[in-house]
Amino acid sequence: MKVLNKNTDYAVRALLSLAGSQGVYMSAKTIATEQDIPYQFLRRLLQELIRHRLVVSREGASGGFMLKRDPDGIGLRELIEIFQGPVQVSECLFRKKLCLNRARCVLRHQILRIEQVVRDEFEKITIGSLLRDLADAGREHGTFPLNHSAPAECSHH
Amino acid sequence: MKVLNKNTDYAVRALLSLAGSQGVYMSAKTIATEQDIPYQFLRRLLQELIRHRLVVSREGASGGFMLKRDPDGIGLRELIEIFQGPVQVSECLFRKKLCLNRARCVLRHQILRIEQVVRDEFEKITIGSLLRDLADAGREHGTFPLNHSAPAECSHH
DNA sequence: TTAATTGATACTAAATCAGTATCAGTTAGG
DNA sequence: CCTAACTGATACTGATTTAGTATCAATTAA
Ligand code: FES
Ligand code: FES
Repeated sequence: MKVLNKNTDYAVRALLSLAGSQGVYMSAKTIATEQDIPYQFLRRLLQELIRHRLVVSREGASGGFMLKRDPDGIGLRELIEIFQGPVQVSECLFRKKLCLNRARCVLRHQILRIEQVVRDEFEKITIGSLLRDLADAGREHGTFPLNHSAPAECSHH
Repeated sequence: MKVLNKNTDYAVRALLSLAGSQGVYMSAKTIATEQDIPYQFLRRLLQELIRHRLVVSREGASGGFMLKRDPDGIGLRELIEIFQGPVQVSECLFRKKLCLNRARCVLRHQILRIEQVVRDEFEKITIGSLLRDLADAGREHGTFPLNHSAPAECSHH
């Protein structure tokens, strides 16, 4: 069960780049290089973020993208909902044969409760909090946050 | 973001049928009819459940399947892990360019923490608890649990 | 004028999901 | 001992989703 797909994954990283250099327009190319995201893929994501008013853009030469909202107000939940649809445990676990009354269904209540817990947890992780964590980690290691020459690849979990 | 796929969905319902008639062997055909699950699909799921020692089977005429473990010990988490792989938020949200030190990675800690919360929540929902909920709902409405002639379809969320 | 950039789509390959089909082996019951 | 009702195992199919690519038009700074 993988929770985050590439869309959300890349969107988070792109937003971290944008949040890391607020006030200036950053081109898709720069972000793609910085975060190692496929360029055309990223461009589609950025359009989606514009549609949802998280970022603004400027066209033409030396144009680019800029974060519009407060990084602390952008939670992982919102991003998941934009790129993967609403957090939903199951369409309906117990249809016809089992479910006796939708309105009073105990099972449905359990499912809805767990959906709420999951949503709340994702809500807590914001672009702002991630950025601060990165900065802390960077200070600890004597490097700048979003440093381009970072050590060894991480492949794990 | 849909959390449960058809495998898990059907497996839960099949296990509810088995838990509802413990001590006797129940054929795949009976379960399929009772829970409205595609027959051949269900047979594959049951084989998987046997491999994981949740149920046992008897071959031949009047053979079938029987629950082997305590329904209260079978959590949604275990079923998700059997049919959808380990609960995992993201392969790795912040590779090379961003992640400075895997072992001390703050971001990784956040991700691991949320994974734990999700796992715990699913752990709490067991076949036993669901069965009791169904029984309660049934009593409230004056029908038996797992009653075959249940009212209207439920399609929602 | 032109090179760099965004806006908007259309396209593709691979993986996953949901479901079907087939055949061999086992067993209860007549 | 036959046979119908089962499980065991596996191969196949079509639809959808995922991840990534390609293209072309419009905009703008230099
Ligand atoms: S599970 Fe959907 S109404 Fe009961
Ligand atoms: S996110 Fe994987 S090591 Fe930092």
